[in-house]
Amino acid sequence: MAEYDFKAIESKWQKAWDEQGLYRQEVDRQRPKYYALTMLPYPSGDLHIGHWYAMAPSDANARYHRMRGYNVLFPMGFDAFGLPAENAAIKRGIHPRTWTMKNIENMRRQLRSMGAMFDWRREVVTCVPEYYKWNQWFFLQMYKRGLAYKKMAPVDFCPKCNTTLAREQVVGPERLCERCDTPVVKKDLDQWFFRITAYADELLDFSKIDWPERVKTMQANWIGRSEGVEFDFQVRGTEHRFRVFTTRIDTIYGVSFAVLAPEHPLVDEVTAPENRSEVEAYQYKASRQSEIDRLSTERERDGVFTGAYAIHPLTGKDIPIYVADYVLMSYGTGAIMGVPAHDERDYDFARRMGLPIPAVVAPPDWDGQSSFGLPYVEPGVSINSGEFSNLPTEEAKKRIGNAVIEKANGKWTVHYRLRDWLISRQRYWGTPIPIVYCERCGIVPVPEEDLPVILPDDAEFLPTGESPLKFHEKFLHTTCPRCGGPAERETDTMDTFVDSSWYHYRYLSPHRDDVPFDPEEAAYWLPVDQYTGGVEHAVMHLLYTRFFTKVMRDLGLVNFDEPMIRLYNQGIILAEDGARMSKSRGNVVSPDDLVERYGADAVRTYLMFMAPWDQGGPWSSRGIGGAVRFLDRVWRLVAGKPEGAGDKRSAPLEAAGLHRLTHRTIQKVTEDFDHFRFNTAIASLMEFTNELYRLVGTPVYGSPAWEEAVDDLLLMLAPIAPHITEELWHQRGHTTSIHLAAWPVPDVSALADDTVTIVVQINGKVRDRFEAPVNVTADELARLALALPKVQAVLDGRAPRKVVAVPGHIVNVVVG
RNA sequence: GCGGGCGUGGCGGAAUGGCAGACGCGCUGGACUUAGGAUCCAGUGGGGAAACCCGUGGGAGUUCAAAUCUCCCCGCCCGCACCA
Repeated sequence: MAEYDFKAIESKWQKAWDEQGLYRQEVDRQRPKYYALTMLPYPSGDLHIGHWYAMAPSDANARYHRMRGYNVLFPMGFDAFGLPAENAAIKRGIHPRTWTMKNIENMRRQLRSMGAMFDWRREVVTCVPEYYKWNQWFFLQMYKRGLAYKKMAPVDFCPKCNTTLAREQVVGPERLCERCDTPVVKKDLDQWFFRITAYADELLDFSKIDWPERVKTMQANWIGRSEGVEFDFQVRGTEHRFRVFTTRIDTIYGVSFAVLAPEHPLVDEVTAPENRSEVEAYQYKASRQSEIDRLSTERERDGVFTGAYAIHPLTGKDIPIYVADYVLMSYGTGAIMGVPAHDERDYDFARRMGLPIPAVVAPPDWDGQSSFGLPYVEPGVSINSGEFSNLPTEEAKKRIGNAVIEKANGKWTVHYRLRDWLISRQRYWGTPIPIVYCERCGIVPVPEEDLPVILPDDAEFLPTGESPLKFHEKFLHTTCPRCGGPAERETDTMDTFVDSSWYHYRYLSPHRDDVPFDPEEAAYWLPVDQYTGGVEHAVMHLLYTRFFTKVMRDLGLVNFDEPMIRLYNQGIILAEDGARMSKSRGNVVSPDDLVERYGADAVRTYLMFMAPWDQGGPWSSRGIGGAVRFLDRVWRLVAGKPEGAGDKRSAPLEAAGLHRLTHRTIQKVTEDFDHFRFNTAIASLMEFTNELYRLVGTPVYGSPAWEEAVDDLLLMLAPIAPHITEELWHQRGHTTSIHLAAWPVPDVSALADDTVTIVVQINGKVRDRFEAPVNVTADELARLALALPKVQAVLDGRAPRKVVAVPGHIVNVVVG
């Protein structure tokens, strides 16, 4: 018997599969389709073990579905635009294209070494004109429909990346850049946006997708829908009004102050002369605040009085107007009504400023006299609210809301935290935004027939913090497509999240230059059945791609609402020391080395065995030895005659017993594959292998039951370890690929044994067990259990207080 | 603070309310070997000579029976964080 030479086997079969075109994926209307998609990598240069953890189990799932009779599409590509390439260019003088393409070449090689069933003919590289042309085309379609627009706005800017960012790309209360962790700053800039807010309500509807609760919750929180009332406050003694938004209009009788955000335009207008210097000092302090680190979460809620008063719309009372930075100009109307008794923040502020705190909502079971804790923010019953007193909160909202609407120019409105998607990037290595600025015609979109607007190669990369396109005369200066006069091109490029919002459509026909994707292919393959990837994309990529699909639907390109039906988030592989892997820590595990040392099949097997897929965990350089040994045992079991093997503690199985075990294993492994429980699937296959070892040298060895068992073992292992199983499959005389074979189906009639072990408990503790025929009734089981010597000894002549018998499982005798 | 997840041997992890610790790593002893970081056999939660007792973060509860269900507490991880 030859040794298990994984190197020879893996390279042999990778080459053979390639030559046979085994993984070519074509439309076949005779078979049901299954579009399996895993997030495409950024070509950083090296495939990380984390990429393997994302892709190898995805590949096993794709292979499993293929064996189950589905026509599977499982493509791969590269998310190739982005900053690292440009930074490499600035630092080392390599052109971003050269750097990126070289990295892609290396990563393609690394990906091939995994032995995945990617159809490389469908590969997508997002930085080539044949791809980004369609980014530009989508931009133009959106522009036509008012979904892409330009506006001057205070936007987030990362000083290290030298570019603006979308709101989603600013992380945490510290407001750090998602890429580089640098604190972002606000800048007023004229920028391009996609009107994702137009789809806010639809994006909140998750009824058509089977996604993890966590992701849906994160998206829902991000969208942040809240319903309430907007109305005007009149400023006493002036014509000025300011508008506020509240979700608790039922508490309006509890207003004891109003607050304007420091940036609110009315602050200057209403501030009394004697308060001016204090207010301006506060505004200055607040404007610095965003630049100073805002680390202290428990900041005091402070503010200053403007000297002006608003008129309460229902009571007509004077309401002092304050300026305070806990009110944000960027949310709602930038002004609020202060109800300290029923809002935590207003409460803190009122306490600090010495303002009254009148209660206008009481707990539902309030007795009318005793005090209750303030602030009271739960629903309850309105009190001290004039004609609206004694109403439950919901009812009070409706009645008071309508009254305010009438008296104070109000309306019911919905506010969202979701902002429009800022797509302008002041960087070179991205898709040029297809817009020109004409002196006469203003903003003019590039005509579709002129696409793509090519990103020029001969740009100069200088660490100036400005886009090289700004200084590229030939790119910059152009003629207006409308009037033919002199014009300048837009020099901003698109956010790379635009690329990844629709790449899974481009896989269908990556080289078509007349349409973004082939409608015939689309009709068959779409939508994606199973998407897998990291949860870090929950509110960026995964929100953007849903938005894109809804736009594409409205453009008539597709006839469904959601891009991916099911989503699964794999866990994260940590370094051996339990920390995150990073080059600086020097704890990175290199898949190339592992493949060299143990083979791709062993790496795949171990990654799927080490933990539940959604959990991840620390890599173990020892643990992989277990996977290596397992494959080696399978090899010796099938390829040769293993000697003297097997646990001798009990009698080995008869043929019928082996047949039963085979089919029980098939049933268990099939169930596990259906739920991505690769770790327990592999454990079952290990147990099965161990049992087969025990049968070596017995009459069952070589019998039909044995041959069936070995074939089924290989079939079930094939999606996990595709090379070794293919080799052994052929050694066993099969002439076609194991990956074209059908997944074994459990023979239900073979699953049941004649007898079953019944556990006997006394007072809930296991004391004995016995074999009983499977169909014995509960009464009979109880009788059999009571007759056992151990049970008799404990009972010692007494009658049991109770006997619980569960057929097929257990008998519990309760005594004493 | 709010929302979600998780706490099981020395380690990774298994367990439709029904035998806790499957499977693997590691470890101990043995066989075979010139050799073993190969392979095979036996053992391996803790205590105890044994019968048996104790054990799934801690405490209470429901149940004939709880890692699993309920409540309270502790710890860790992730997300959001002045969103009116």
